[in-house]
Amino acid sequence: MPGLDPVPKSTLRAHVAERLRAAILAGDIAPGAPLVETALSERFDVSRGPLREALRQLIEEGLVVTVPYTGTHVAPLSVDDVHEIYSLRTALETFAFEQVWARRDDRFRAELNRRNAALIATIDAGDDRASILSELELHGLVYEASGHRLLQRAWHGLRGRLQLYWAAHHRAHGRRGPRRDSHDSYIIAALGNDLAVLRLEVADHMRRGAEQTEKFLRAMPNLSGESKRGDMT
Amino acid sequence: MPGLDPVPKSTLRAHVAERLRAAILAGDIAPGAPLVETALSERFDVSRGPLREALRQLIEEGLVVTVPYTGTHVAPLSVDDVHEIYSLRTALETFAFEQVWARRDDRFRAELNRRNAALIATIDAGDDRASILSELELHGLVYEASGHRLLQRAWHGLRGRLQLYWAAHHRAHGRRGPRRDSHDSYIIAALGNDLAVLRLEVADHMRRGAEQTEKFLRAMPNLSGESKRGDMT
DNA sequence: CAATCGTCGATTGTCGACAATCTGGCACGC
DNA sequence: GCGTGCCAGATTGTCGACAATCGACGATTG
Repeated sequence: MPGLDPVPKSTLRAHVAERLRAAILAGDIAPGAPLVETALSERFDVSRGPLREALRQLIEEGLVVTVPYTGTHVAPLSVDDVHEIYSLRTALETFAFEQVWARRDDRFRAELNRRNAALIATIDAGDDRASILSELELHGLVYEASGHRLLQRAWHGLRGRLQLYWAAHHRAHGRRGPRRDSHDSYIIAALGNDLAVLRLEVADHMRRGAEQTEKFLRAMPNLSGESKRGDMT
Repeated sequence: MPGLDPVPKSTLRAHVAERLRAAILAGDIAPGAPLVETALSERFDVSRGPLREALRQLIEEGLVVTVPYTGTHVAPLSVDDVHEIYSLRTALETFAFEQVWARRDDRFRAELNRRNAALIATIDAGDDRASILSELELHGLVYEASGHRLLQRAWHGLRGRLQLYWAAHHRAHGRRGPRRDSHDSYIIAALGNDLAVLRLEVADHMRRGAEQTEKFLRAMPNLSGESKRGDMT
């Protein structure tokens, strides 16, 4: 009997964290908006105990910020963050590709093509929301295939923030624009044999992504949604 | 007026997390040992609420593992982990050096020399415990000087595990061995102007560190095995 | 004697109430 | 008018008690 984790063990903390994260990433709660524990506990019909633990988890994921005895807010958007996200992601994803390379796992290529096809399908269908998830799954595969657990942890630490910005971009501008070509070349490089070329492809892919997101962010009126009071960084 | 964090705001959760982390890293609680909430809450004289939140934080830091309704333990040691830690650290620290390079912050070099001197002093003095902290501070400076907050977060996610293994090594073998030379060359490369050389230096430094730690780990009788009593009374 | 099932202790999960702290506004004195 | 101190509301921090779940031990039965 091969090792399997069949049981969907359930804790309120996990459920609340999941739903709250989904709400934030979907934009139902805007970046910078306050998160009041009592209100949330009533909204989710749980006590503040599990709710607070769920908040702690989202804090560690970088989706929520808090100040002791003062308040908790959804993480605000910032132009500097975008640059940091994409630059660090370049380093991580390049490293991930190198790891995959070293393992020479062929199942990786088939699954990569599968997810890339799924991504292109959602893009062609104009389903921007789904294409965001598809793109995250496509890139996530590289980290999964690396077999590097700590690397995957680091990626998870970035993914939330990245999704936060993509979602905001989606809400502000609708479609994020045509990205078929960039992904096609990405795949070609991954399937090729030249690691140096792949490195350049990754860097170029990230550079364009960062430029696009930064441009959109700068065009936004009030970035971090600081309506009333000074910042909380 | 430069930004400063004046008030050392105190919460029980923060205190407990700090002390518990220190206890784990110092080896007062062995890797794999159980962490019972009721016992810890009595030990620290706090209720289980703040204690649980502190545990959540240590879980996110990778120092503690837990399974719902069953139990919580100090993270066990594993040979695979060492390889992952050092390989990911190579990627992160190389990236950090490149960031520092791009900023051309000269204060960095002075402080780098200062901390390197401090490290060598502790090594020469034979104070192994202090040299571990000194080495972490030396490498930590690279991340600080990068001015890259997300990179620092990623580093913090690695640092705990790394310190855990170094501390175990220290307890098992006493001195970790002479490392003056490696750090001298590290500094020389950092102060030089050839980034390519620096990259190789970083990779070499990490390779040797990983080899040393892995060797020591393999020599250990029972890696993550539970010592009979995770005694903490 | 082996396998199965129920029970029990241990541990974590959850809850509601109370205390500590911060923010903002207002009255007061200069 | 301006600064100061204080008060009230809101929000988070903390606590103790109760419920849910798990793992192991032992009784039971074939």
